[in-house]
Amino acid sequence: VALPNGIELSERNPTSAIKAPDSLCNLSPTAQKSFEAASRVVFYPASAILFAEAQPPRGVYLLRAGRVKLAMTSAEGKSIILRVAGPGELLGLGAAVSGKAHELTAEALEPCQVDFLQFGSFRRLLQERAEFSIMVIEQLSRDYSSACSQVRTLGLCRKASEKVARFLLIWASHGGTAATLPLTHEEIAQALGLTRETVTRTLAEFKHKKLIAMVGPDLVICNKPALQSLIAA
Amino acid sequence: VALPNGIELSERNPTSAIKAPDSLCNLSPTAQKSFEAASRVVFYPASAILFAEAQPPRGVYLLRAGRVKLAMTSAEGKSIILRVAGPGELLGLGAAVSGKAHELTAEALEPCQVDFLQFGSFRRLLQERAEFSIMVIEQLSRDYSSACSQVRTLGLCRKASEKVARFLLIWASHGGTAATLPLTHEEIAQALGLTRETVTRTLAEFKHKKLIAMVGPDLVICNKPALQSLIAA
DNA sequence: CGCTCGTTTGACACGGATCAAGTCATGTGG
DNA sequence: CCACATGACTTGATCCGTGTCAAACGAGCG
Repeated sequence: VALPNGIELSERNPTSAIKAPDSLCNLSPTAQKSFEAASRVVFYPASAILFAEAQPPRGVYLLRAGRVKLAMTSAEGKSIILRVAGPGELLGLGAAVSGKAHELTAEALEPCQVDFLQFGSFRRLLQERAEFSIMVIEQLSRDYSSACSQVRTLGLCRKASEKVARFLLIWASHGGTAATLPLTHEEIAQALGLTRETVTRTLAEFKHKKLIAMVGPDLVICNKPALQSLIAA
Repeated sequence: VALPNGIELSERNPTSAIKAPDSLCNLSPTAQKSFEAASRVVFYPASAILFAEAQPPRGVYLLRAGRVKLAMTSAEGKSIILRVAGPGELLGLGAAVSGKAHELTAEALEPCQVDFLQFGSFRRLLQERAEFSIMVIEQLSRDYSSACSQVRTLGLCRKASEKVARFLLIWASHGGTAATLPLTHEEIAQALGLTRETVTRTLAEFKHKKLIAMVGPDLVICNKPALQSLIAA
């Protein structure tokens, strides 16, 4: 198993519990081939660091299985989560394109399978295969879009209830009205620029108002219109 | 003069007070040619809207002269400034790539000269000229980077003084230690998610502590290390 | 001159951060 | 099997920072 990062890394059987790669990069078969020829398969255990803030770029990471948390940390140790990436996403593009240090840290939330593409190979693919650069453009566009969404949450939602409501609605839009939250209150707080206690309090308030409910480990949205009206205020 | 937007638009002599285009897009001469062949020159007066939030994309805008404010607005009318773009930048990429509505509004801060490239021509150039897609990738990367910077300011700087200090340092890094602020307190407040009054108070506090000073219309940074230490806290 | 716009300053209330307990579930070692 | 540790969640009390409202100042300009 390759070690692009020097981080702890479990040798792991590809036939393990990790679900099959989604093969999301919609490239032509020939382009897929040249990508796979240039990349290496890497496995990361949960909470491993794919790349870290302020680190120079080593390459890009095509996530095949597992979910990865993208966050940035301040000097005082406080951190803010930008988003969590899923299978099919290309990670570390910003640094690989600009050549500057990573602006954020990528941490595996679960065991992950990754196709790692070294910096040099990345630049070469970018030059040679126009198809590949289109794929990069689309991923960068998604990254930019989600960063804008974060700015909107952080800058435009003044009260904590607005932020939490917006977070729930965005999360639900990815997976129906009910979604099992794989994030702790602590992590939600980090995504919203709040404290753990405030998240707990706000969720309790929503439960009391029958806007949401807990069904076992899952959180279900009972009154989506009411949540939406909270954001508009 | 073309009207890509239906917005008010002053007929204006190219030899007017607008300074010459920086011609920043570092493309090969042949690629420049094909870009210019496909685009149209447009002039916007100050405070004109190039494109607006929630509008479907009409194309992309290569800024040749002038500065443009990129902001998003909430339902209650509050708005937050993402950044202000200068000559050489390609605007409206996010929407043009994804095909979805614009996530932000672009407003001319000064009279602007723009090369407007229609949506169809943009997609065609993207397919045909690999060089052009590299240019798009680099611009998207810059956009993403500045959005990340905003997230850091909004999410990681808790106190108003940290946000203002960070804003001043970022602004200064673009243009030396002294910079004539072309933004009102109101606009700074919008960029930082604060109120106009808080910005005034914080700047007054900085002046009192001799961290900054006003020299005519310009703001100069007297004690950069002290400002930096404010951010780390 | 009187208008407008940006800035400045003060008083006050409110929201969320912070600190501090205490609950509940899970897991670990004796 | 029980005692204990751990991690996430819950809840309450208090405090500080900003938002909000209000009033006034200064500069530019018709």
